[in-house]
Amino acid sequence: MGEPDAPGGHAVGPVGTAVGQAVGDIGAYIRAQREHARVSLRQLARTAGVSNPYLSQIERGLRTPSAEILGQIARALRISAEALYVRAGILEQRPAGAIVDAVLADPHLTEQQKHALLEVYQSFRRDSTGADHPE
Amino acid sequence: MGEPDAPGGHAVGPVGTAVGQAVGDIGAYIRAQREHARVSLRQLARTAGVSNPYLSQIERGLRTPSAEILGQIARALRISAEALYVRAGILEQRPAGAIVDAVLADPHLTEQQKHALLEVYQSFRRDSTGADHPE
DNA sequence: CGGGGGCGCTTGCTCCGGCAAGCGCCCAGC
DNA sequence: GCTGGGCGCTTGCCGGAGCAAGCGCCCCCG
Repeated sequence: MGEPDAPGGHAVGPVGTAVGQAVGDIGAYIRAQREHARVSLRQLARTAGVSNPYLSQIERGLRTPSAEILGQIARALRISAEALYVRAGILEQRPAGAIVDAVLADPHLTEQQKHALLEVYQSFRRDSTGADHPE
Repeated sequence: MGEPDAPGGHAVGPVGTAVGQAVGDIGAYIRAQREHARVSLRQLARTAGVSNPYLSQIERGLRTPSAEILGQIARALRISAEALYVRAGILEQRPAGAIVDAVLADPHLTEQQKHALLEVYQSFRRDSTGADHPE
């Protein structure tokens, strides 16, 4: 796999000891979250529905878990799957927009409709810069 | 691991029998998007960086592509990766009012702008048949 | 007419994600 | 002491994701 863009790279996690942003660190990040939650490896493996040796290998960076596994781990850890996906490099980090996020992820809209909606939204934001900040 | 149906809980799908053949569904969706973009299978495979036989199998539901492959396909099709992930069941569908909530909560928009945005959104949803794509 | 280049699909292979079994370690209770 | 049950880790295997090679088809151009 190549370079994950590693955009800007703010510290996404609530855990202060969060390490760098390399993909291999997804394991370290998971381990940090697990320890922060005071849960044993076997216990997390059980609630996440993965085998304990596999989770061990994931945490030490010996295996690259699939998105499905990441989702199960995220749920067991009570953290958002998006956060893990971003760390795994399969989702771009977009700090800018709750609205943008929601629109893009909505399966009810066609791609053209999404773009149209965001176009309108952006134009609103563009000329209403003083809306909340009176000069 | 069974149903990606998970924590959202409800049967969210606008697509008839939503749960179940997530694989075939996403394949059909990709093929629909590709044909809508008037691109040949080999051509999309080339720009997406996957082999053409593999893309063929994905579209016919014979293979389950990884998130990384899905991301490459999304990029090549110029659609959002989130949409594909949601369809693939690795990202949860947002609750129905996610867009509405996000718009209403945005401090950068005036009330009129919010109303206008939601108007457009509702009109899109009104006549959209979901993933349909005439033409 | 031949042949070169597009299309989509089938086949067979490699490689690795993911698991079951089992290791050594430590601590509580009989 | 020894057993039972927790911990994290190593090993060996299996299924499937993903690709290279090659098939038959159609169209275009010399």
